[in-house]
Amino acid sequence: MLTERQLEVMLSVVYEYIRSGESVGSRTVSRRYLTGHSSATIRNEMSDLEEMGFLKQPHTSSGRIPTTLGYRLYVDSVLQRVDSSKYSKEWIKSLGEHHKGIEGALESASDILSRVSNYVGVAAVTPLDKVKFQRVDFVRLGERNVLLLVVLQGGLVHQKVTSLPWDMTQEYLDDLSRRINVFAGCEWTEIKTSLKAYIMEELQDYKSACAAALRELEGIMISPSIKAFTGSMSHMLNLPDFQDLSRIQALYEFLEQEEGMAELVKSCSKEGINIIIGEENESPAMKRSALVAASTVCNGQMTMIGVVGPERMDYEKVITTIDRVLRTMDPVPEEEAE
Amino acid sequence: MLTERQLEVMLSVVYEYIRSGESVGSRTVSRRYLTGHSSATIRNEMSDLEEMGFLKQPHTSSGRIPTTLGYRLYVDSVLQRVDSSKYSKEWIKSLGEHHKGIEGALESASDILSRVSNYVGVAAVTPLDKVKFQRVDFVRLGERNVLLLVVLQGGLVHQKVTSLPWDMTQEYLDDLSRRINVFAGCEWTEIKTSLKAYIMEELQDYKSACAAALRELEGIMISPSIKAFTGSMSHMLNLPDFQDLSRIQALYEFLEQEEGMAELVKSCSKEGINIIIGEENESPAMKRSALVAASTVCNGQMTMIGVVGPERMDYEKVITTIDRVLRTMDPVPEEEAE
DNA sequence: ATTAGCACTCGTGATACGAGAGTGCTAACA
DNA sequence: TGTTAGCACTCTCGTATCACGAGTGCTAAT
Repeated sequence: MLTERQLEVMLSVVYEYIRSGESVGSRTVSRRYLTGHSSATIRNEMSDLEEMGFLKQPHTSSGRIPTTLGYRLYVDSVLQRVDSSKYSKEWIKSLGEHHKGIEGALESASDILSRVSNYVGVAAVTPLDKVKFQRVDFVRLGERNVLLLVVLQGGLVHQKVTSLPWDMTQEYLDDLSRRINVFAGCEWTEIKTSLKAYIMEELQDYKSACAAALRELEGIMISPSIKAFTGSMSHMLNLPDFQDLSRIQALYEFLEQEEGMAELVKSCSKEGINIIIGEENESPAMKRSALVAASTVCNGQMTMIGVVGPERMDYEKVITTIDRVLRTMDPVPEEEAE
Repeated sequence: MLTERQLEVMLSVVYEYIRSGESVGSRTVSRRYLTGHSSATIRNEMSDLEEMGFLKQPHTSSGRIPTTLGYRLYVDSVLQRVDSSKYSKEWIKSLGEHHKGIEGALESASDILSRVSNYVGVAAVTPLDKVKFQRVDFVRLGERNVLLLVVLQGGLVHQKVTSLPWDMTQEYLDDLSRRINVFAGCEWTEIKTSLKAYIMEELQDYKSACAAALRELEGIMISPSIKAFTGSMSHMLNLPDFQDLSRIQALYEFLEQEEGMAELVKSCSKEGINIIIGEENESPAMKRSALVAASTVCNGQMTMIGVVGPERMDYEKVITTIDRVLRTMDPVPEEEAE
């Protein structure tokens, strides 16, 4: 569909535009990239590429900039060169063993990615359908108030405070959690009914209180919410791409709410490196931005680490950065010498 | 020091500037606020007030705007009218009983404050010197990896993953935590040595593993870190005060890092409503912004909920908003009907 | 098929200019 | 002595104008 030379022109334009941030003209391309051809030749090619939808002009008689389709072409060619999906998969799994726990790991990953990329680092973990629970703990906070701690398989911690119909002692709560923890590692849906029956039979004293506690537990197990982390966003204010405030505002608003992050996670359809550019995004707020993210499924949870930036992002650098961050995330530290 | 009329002029100028966002001239004041006096009179007063440091001119022959000192005057007069510190104190204490736990409560508080004030809602809790622990739980995640859950008094949960020198079974870990939890409600420093001796004596089997676990626990108890929450920041991009990007960028950067939030908490020196304006702030990033925050000490922890915005903030509205948010934070929900 | 040449377009930055808002000062006034 | 009217002066802001430069599209020559 595209001639060899057209492809060369395309890649040159995208590369140069990412580098400089200014629309690139035929003369620039002919001088710096395809030195064997005159600017007029390039001009003709660019005109064709525009008609095909790979390039566009901000205004008549200015250079060309890539369309989403143009970026896609470029990104695919970069991905072919530096396919790091296999590494990413390995390393993202080790997040669960990070010394700050999976949440701490994701938080610091998003933070680091923000810092070194100068875009916005993001990270999230979201349980899939069949999540298994690892442990439950009830902590009596005060009269009838109980803190419910649930550890999902993989180390993700959920917490909730609830009020029970009776004031139960900590000893009794311990007894209750011990009985539930016998089923550690099971899917909730599998053990739900038998667990209920078992608990109800054994602990008749506080039947309704136990029932309430189980209801709360079920609430967490059935729809455990996404945990999302966003790194520093302030760096992006420097970028020339976001000179006009309304654009960056829409993007910020999107990233600041949980639904936005959930959508980003959802858009990572395959394991390894995912790249979603501009118009390819569903949400209007992302239509002029791009996401580069590594994702994997592990322990019944989908984990994602990535970067959100302008369409005109330094994709190559971001991809290698993500890979490097994943590699250098400290797993759990070995026992230090005393 | 200030005559009655000078005070009236001051309050009028600040009020009008907060309302309109534009520097206010003598004519405006004489027409809308001190109708009994001509603009020339006001002009003279304003000139004096400028000399005294309450007002300044952005440029010659433009209206006046308040200095930090001027805002201080205004804010103190507002605080005198609507002193809500007593309510705030009551209500901030009930945060611990919020159905999402104290962390969830703070997060949603900062979120709501952002939304209704259109500035940036902030919230944080930081343990003071003598924090007491409520409960400890060790969860075996995998071979030698253990998730350490610590609940501080008041319901604040800290978590950490660590690797122990031996692979201990969950039963053994349960035994260990049970022995520690006997001391629930005590200050760490008080029980530290006796606890160590007691554990070491009782559990000789895995001495060094237990010692490692206790070390980790100590790490959390001795310097438990601040937990800070920042609401949506995107609204502020609309404000005319932040048209120039570098200013808002510095502010964002400040709020995005934990040290920044820690400094805000530290600057809340008294219980109830604290207001720190512009130059009164220590950090350069806040020199042209202001903080309005309600804070209280409870359970050996300092809790703060507030709003960060431009110096030209609608202080009156923000104060009442914070008060209202604190009142309407749902405490733990009562048992619902089955 | 490629390239040189040329007329045309459009954004950008500099400059100028007038309108408007506000001040400071002086002189008149109660 | 405190207050007010009047007036000249200052500074910002928006608009219009103009020249420049970069880039395109088209045509004709190679």
